[in-house]
Amino acid sequence: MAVTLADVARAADVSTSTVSRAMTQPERVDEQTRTRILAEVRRLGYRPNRAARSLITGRTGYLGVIVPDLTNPFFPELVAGIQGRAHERSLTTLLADTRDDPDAERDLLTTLAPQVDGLVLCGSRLPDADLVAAADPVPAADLVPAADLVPAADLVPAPDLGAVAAGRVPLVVVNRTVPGVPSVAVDNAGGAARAIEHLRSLGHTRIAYVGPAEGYSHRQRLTGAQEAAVTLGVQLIEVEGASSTFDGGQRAADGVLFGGVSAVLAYNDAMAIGLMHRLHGYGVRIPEDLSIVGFDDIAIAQMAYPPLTTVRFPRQEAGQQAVDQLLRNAEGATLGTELVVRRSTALYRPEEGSR
Amino acid sequence: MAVTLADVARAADVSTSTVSRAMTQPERVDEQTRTRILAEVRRLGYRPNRAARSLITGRTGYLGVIVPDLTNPFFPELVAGIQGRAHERSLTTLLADTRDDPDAERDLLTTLAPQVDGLVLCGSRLPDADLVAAADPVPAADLVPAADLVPAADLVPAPDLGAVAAGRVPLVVVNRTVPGVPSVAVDNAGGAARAIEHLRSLGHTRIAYVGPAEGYSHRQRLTGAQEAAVTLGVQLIEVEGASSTFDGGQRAADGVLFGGVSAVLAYNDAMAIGLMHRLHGYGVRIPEDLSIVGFDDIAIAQMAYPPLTTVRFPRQEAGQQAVDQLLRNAEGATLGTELVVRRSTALYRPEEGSR
DNA sequence: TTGAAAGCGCTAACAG
DNA sequence: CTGTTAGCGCTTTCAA
Repeated sequence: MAVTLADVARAADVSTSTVSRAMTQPERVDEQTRTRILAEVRRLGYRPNRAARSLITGRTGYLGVIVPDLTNPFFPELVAGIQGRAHERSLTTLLADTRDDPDAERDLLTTLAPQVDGLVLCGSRLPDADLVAAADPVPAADLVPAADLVPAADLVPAPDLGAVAAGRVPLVVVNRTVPGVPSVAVDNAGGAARAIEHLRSLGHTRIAYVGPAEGYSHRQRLTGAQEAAVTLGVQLIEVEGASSTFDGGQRAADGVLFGGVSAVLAYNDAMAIGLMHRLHGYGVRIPEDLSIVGFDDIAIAQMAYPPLTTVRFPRQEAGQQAVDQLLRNAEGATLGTELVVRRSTALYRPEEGSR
Repeated sequence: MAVTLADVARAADVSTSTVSRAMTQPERVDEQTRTRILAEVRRLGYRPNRAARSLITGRTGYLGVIVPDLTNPFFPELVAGIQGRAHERSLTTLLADTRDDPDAERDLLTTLAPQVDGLVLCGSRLPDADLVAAADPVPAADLVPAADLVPAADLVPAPDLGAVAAGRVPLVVVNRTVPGVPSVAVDNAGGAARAIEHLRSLGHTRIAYVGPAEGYSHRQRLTGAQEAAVTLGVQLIEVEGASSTFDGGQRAADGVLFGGVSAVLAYNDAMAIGLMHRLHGYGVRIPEDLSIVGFDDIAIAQMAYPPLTTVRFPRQEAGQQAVDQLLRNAEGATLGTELVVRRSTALYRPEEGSR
């Protein structure tokens, strides 16, 4: 069997309570005693039993993360940000994938909630009401300071993410706003606006926005693009591509050509690349004949041919923010986006107007 | 507080043991009693407390998964396979990312081991000895049958993955062979051989293999390519690209051109695409001037321009196999690979020999 | 500053 | 088939 508190207590010739205190509240134990205990802990290779600890503290040390589809390259980087920060805070991440199924998401939400101290929801497909119902409305509590005295992460108790009402859990949603639920917001509208401005600067005055039929960030990006278009005197043509994927982008190609535009802003990089792909097949040269801008800056963007100009979505930072918010370490500021110019947009062409 | 076993027992007017049995060993409870109990379970929304259950059974219901880098598109699909199967088996997956750091991997191995019932190691960077030391050498136990009687996954206890000696855990490694440790093998050599055969069929007789400096599957793929080359009378030129990434592939471009070959087999798709990218820049036309074959068939392969011919690595299946093996549901067969022909290889050209 | 005792929620003998 | 009893390993009063 594994080494238990009792084993350490026996070896250090103290009671189990003292060992327990030495681990979790070092300042409440005489320094000499503590040193002796920690020496034994190390010698015996003692690791606290999480289950036993949870049973009594009510905390698990786990942070749940729910994503719609891990194979969508947008999410792994977000997860990396979450995982990194969680690890720093002695939390172990529990990752679940809903396969884009809202029912599965609802299921996971209720399954995971009791097993974790906090939950990060990425790209949730659930209606606001479900999220509000799941979120703990009474978050509180301080962050437990990183205990430098004890080496292994597991020896440190997990930070207190707040009291949890039955079936509810501290929750944070990423890239979405739900009244009453903490969230990490990202400036989608601003990013889209900057993309339109960029295209306008290059001389484009008739631009297509290729997006999916619906979706939270789609609406934000579209709105941002529309407002910029109005301000700059650009004609914005909406083209719908069914799904926000490579495939969806491919299917939008005909609509784009029909629209008679000289440039395109796509809802995301996947659509942009699908579009480029199909247009290649049509003999359209990019960026000579048509400029394309994507959104997100997933890894593929720079590997595309030609490399894709895009708006960087700060995924890693968003993940970190999410954890910080759960730990009440950060206010819910809006993260900025940034235009990354690559070769999929043409050089400056003086007012040629629409074609 | 949450609903406990005692609450259900009180409501159904039975003892807690009976409720416990109704959940975990339905056949040992009178059908009427059981029905009544399950009705109360549902009515009250009872969910077993995992920590309490773990404490006594010694099982956690968690399956650990360790990957080197989740942002590498190779892994998410593998994880999806694992997660899917694990979920079917009432196991919750605990995913950890080592960031390609062997020390972090060793750390995670020891941190995770006591919290999980089994561990899947993907693309491990650790020496055999570490893996053997961590693996439980005395695996056993039957699979708990999927209990159809109880709806929610969490109500079913996790399957027994075998007795665990101190600090050891049932372990399976994916795409690697370690003596004494269960593993999921994939036919890397065969895939590489088939790629060479394909290129030979198209008329290529001088072919480059572009790989990283080292690595388990690299060696297997290289060996497979070499053997096929000898058999078919093909000259195989090895070109080293430093790392097995897009970048590594780019850096190998000069070497490939210098080698005077008419075709290339890359260690993986990322390198293949990096190589294509750089060659595009050099004005080399693909596949007219040079045919390229990748390996793995990550999603980007078909989005590349031109779409990349590649060898499909059955990631999803490998993930499922891994879980099946942990559950002693499957023998360690070798999974096959498969050539996927796309436009990055040229049409048949009669023996033009090397250039 | 330390120890004794209680108990978190559950399962597993063991009787009945 | 069901209830009683004990205790998993830990933290936390409460006293000393």
